Amino acid sequence: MQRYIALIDMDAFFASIEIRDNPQLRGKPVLIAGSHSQKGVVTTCSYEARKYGCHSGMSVLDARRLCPNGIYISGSHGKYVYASMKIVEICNRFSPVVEPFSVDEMFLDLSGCEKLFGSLEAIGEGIRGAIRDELQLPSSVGIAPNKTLAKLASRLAKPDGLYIIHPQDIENLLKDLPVQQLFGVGPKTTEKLNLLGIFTAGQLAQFPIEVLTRKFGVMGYHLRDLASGKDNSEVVAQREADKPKSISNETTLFEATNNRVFLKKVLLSLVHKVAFRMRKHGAVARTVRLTLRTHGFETHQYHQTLDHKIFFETDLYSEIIRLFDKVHFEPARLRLVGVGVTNLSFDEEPLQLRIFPDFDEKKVRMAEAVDVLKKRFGDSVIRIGDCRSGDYKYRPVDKPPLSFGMKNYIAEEIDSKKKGE
DNA sequence: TCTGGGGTCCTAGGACCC
DNA sequence: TCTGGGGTCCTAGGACCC
Repeated sequence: MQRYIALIDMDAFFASIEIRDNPQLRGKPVLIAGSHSQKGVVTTCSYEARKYGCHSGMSVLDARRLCPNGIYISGSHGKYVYASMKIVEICNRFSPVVEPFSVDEMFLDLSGCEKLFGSLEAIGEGIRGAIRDELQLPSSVGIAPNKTLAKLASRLAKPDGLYIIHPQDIENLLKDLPVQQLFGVGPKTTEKLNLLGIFTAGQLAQFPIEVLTRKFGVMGYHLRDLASGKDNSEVVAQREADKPKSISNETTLFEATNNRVFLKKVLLSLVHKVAFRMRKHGAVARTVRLTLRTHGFETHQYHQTLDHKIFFETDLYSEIIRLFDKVHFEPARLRLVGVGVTNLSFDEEPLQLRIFPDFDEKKVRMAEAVDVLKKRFGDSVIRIGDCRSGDYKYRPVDKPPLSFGMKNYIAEEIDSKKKGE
């Protein structure tokens, strides 16, 4: 049976949502930029904004130069995630195997679904119609024999269209396709291929494989398959796909600095974010990672794999600081710091980790309480307080949200949790 | 025009063990 | 005692994607 895979790709996703919710924006150049500061970048532009040469990834500064009359919006991430979940729900009506590839892209394995819905066209337009009717959002759908071709098809479908690639179309379609349009071929690889005289997928597919492997190693085979339209990778259903391989948070500083005291404070806030997200996933980590980027834009990562698993901010912070203190960057000012964890494993009940030798009942209670507070009052409500002695204590940030003492409040939260509330 | 923040996968070299 | 090869784990960096 011929396998078919669909890629649902939302058109200017974040911008389309903002336009939907504020019709006055329709027909205007709308740009979503996470931060409006000097260092912010554009995450999404409406098609009107693209006419001015704006594109995602561009700095806000440049975008403003090209499109001074554009409407710049910070956007609200929660709204986009909610819409994304609704799209997954719609996709699930058409196929049992749906893989959310990013917030605005979903792969569907359509094998066997064709009979159910009549034709591939019926499925593609069915999904697009449901997204349009129920969410008032435009989307493009690419359908092809595998994931990479589905990706290509969705690009050809844009904007607001459907494109289907059948096996007999593949060769013709790839023949004159510029190599940089292949999924996974970026600027560096394009440059190397061009130097070999390869400019199209057709040329790449015909190129002697010995030369490709000599130049690119194992990637040589991958490149040839890519250019020949071969791809056996499976659509992975949501449940497996949403277990992350790593969790990290990083931040670009307002001003590059080598003030270690300040940098440690920033690292602490990043540690909090990472630890909170780890618990949300029920993840424990064996490897911690510190990322530093210098003023000159050199990025360095420092890893430490531990002989035990960590999931508390206190433990994560000690390891990060241990790495940080080992690094000598005195002459170099830093523009970015980041904290990450990898080597993750997942536990059904992350906070019931009594199997671990260093299990500490008090820490577990503390972590539970902190999560309760964060869910209720937001991420920045509470932080680790004094870290110098190694005896960590939580301390509310700014003033406590309630009139009575934080200690009592935490105790009360734990009690109510125990009662099963 | 000096370049965000979240990820994934791959590679090369070193340490270590058998 | 010296040497070699294979396997595995870890670290650092690179390329790419949204």
